[in-house]
Amino acid sequence: MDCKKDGNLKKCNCTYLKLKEFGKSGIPSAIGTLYYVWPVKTDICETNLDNSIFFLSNSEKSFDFFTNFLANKFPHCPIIDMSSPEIEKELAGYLSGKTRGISLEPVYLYGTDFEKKIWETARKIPYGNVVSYKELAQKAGYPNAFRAAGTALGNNPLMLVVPCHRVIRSNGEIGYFGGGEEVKLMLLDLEQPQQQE
DNA sequence: TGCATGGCGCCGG
DNA sequence: ACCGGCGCCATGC
Repeated sequence: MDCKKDGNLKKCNCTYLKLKEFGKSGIPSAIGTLYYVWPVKTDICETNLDNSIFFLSNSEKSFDFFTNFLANKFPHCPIIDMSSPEIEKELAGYLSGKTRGISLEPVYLYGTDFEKKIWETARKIPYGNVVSYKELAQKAGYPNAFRAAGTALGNNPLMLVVPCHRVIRSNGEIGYFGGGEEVKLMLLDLEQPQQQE
């Protein structure tokens, strides 16, 4: 439980979270089934986990990887099938274009300091805007680590919540996207409803 | 420890 | 506009 005592948990920042139960679920959407994991129950802890989310992806493969990670690192925490109306409402609002963004608080259960810095910096990109991988790295304080920044985005456990789809290449090319290039284009288009010729 | 691997960027041809 | 090549840097094995 105490991350600092276990070398295998060095990538875990959960020391202050007293988790009791994870909820996992998946809902169909325009960009494929969206799988998510969230905190169902926690002990009294220093952090308010209301409106929090641990994982979100349209990739079943990465979902399996994440739940396996949880089962290994949090053996005392049952992972139950339970949906979150709050989370699904946020996702529906965003994907329908009714809300400009998603009001869910990311909780990173793994990730290096560099990755978290990149993810948090990406999260500040306003709805409808795009930046290059280079600009993202600069904003995060690593002006020359634009390539590593791309790799870090590839490890983003919270699609949409951490809007890595708003990061494109300096030359204007769309760049890679773990959730699928067509999905990246779809999301960028969703955020530009007012554009017309 | 060292080396290969990436969601990249930039310069030449 | 389209490459190949090289540099860049955090990670993983």
